[in-house]
Amino acid sequence: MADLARIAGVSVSSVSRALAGSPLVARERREKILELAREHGYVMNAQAQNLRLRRTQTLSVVIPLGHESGQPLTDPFFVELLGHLADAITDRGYGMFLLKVVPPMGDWLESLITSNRSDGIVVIGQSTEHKALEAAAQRYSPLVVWGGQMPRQSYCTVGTDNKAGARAAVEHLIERGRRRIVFLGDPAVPEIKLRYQGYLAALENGPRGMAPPRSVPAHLLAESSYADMRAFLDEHGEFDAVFAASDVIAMSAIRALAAAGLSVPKDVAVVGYDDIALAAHTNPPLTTVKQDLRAGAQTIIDLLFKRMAGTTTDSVILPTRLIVRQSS
Amino acid sequence: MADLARIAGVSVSSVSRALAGSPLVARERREKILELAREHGYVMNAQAQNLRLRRTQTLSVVIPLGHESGQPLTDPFFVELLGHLADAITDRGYGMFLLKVVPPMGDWLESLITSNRSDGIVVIGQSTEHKALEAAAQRYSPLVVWGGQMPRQSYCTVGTDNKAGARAAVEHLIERGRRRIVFLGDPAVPEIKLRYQGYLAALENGPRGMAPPRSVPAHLLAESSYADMRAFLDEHGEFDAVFAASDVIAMSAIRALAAAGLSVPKDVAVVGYDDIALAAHTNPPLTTVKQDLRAGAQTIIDLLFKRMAGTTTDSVILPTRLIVRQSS
DNA sequence: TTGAAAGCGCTACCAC
DNA sequence: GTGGTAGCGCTTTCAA
Repeated sequence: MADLARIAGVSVSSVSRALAGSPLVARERREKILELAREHGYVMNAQAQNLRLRRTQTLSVVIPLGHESGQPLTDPFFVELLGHLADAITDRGYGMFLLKVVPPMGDWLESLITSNRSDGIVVIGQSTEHKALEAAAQRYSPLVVWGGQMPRQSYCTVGTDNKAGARAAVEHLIERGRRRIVFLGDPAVPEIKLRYQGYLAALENGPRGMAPPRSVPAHLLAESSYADMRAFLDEHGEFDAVFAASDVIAMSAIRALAAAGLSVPKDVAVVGYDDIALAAHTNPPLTTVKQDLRAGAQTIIDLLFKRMAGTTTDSVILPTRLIVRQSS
Repeated sequence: MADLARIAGVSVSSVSRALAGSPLVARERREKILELAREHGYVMNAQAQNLRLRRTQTLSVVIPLGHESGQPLTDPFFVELLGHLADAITDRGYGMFLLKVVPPMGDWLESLITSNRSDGIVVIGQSTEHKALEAAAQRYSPLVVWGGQMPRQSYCTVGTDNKAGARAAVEHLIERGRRRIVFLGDPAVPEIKLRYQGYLAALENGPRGMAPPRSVPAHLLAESSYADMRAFLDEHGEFDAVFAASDVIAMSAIRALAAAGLSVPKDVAVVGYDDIALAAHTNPPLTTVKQDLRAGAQTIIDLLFKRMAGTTTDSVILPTRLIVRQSS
């Protein structure tokens, strides 16, 4: 920039102002400077600019994997959300700082906040970190988490209506004549817990003759949920439908059922949750509860920007939609 | 830091040195400063430090999506690689700056380089951007791309042996008695092109009675590859095996076959490529060519650091392994 | 309108 | 060993 000033024969102040589009610098001069900058391929050092402006122009996106012992980011659902977040963030001219945190979970949130690497933080999924989030939210405002809304939580969440979505899915199964419906998922994760509640609500309001609720605490990982399902099949054969807490779990269930010689949906109907891209392309195509991740990501980033500007925001619950395919 | 110096009653220079663990400052004094820093919850402003040190301590990871018209990051394969990259990068104390670039592709690489946001760049998949990479590599060294090795390319790639992997997969099909094998994939993408060559090589060296090569230019997207497959099925019924250029394509193929009343593997055997986490959990479980992404990510980052240090590095081709499951 | 100069928070050179 | 001081590349008073 000093070079540019020398070339243009003006002060650095003027160059800085011109580049910022300030009306303080004469039109003619500004255009000349802009022209020169382009010509010489000058691009601003964002780092220095940000230091001076006391900002980073970067948002952190953290994925806590406390509920999964496996290392890799396995759930396509998270990935899709990630992609949309990347879009929403870059659309605003910000950078995205991606961070994965796996057990043993230390004070990851605290250190991320104090490290000052970003102007705001979005956490994807509460995982097992409800307390950490609760603590951090007390003194750090620009934080939005994707997940289920917990009673009396003090941090801001965006998520779909897990309970209603789950309920609709189970009601659909009941409507199709299913009476012995099993829930697959681990309620230790807040979102899953809410889906379980929706499942219970649907059963309670179902017709007479409904079998009592039964659940298998399947993990979100494909491998383990398959094993969980197989074990369940061996022990209790009596059910005609499965509501899985995620599409990945549902897909594992379908496979476990097939391995046990059961046909989907004839013997057992299966419904998932998420509507990941692959859901339409499994065999058979999966009935599932769609979450609009594009809207979700947009909402997260909108709220985060509001919070960065000092506004306080309430949590948002987005609607879901049941997508009926051949698995039910 | 100035505050800390005042509190400790020393100069900022000493604080800086103490925090950096410099042996220039007396042991006792250093420990006192460290103690004070901890006590007061002081954390360094990485931004200022990096500005001074003329570095960013950040690596860019770019995913060009030129070959996919759809917006979201659909392929679980990329995501898994992403997760491993995030590990490898954070292990080195660097940050990961994630960038998705979609059509229309401008001079994304050029502007990323000149923007000075990172100390090095990794590009995931060549997509349709071979020329852009070629051009950038001329004058920007800390660049490593995951993908297929092209003849006479001047940029550094890391990838698996696509040709050998594909060949092994097709030879496996031949061994299983299949003679009319179709290739599914779009050779416009370098990696896929190499897999196609492996397919051809296997056919050429196959026993007499092999049907001539046939291919469907299926896209990497699940939706379109399903449509591509359906269209193909309608037109030419005569084949007994499919080698798909990716697991996602293979899964779509399985579904298309099922929809056409064909059984996998009885009527048609299917083999994929990648061994994504879901591959073991499809119905039926997918035979596929495994790429070790953990090793891949490690290698990418190793090479990138070497290049950042000024070393020139050759491209690396990693071995693959055929995983035989029930789909073949 | 313009330019000089004072920092943003840190490191490293210099002299003591 | 230690402490001044001059920047890293930019923005923004403040005076002219």
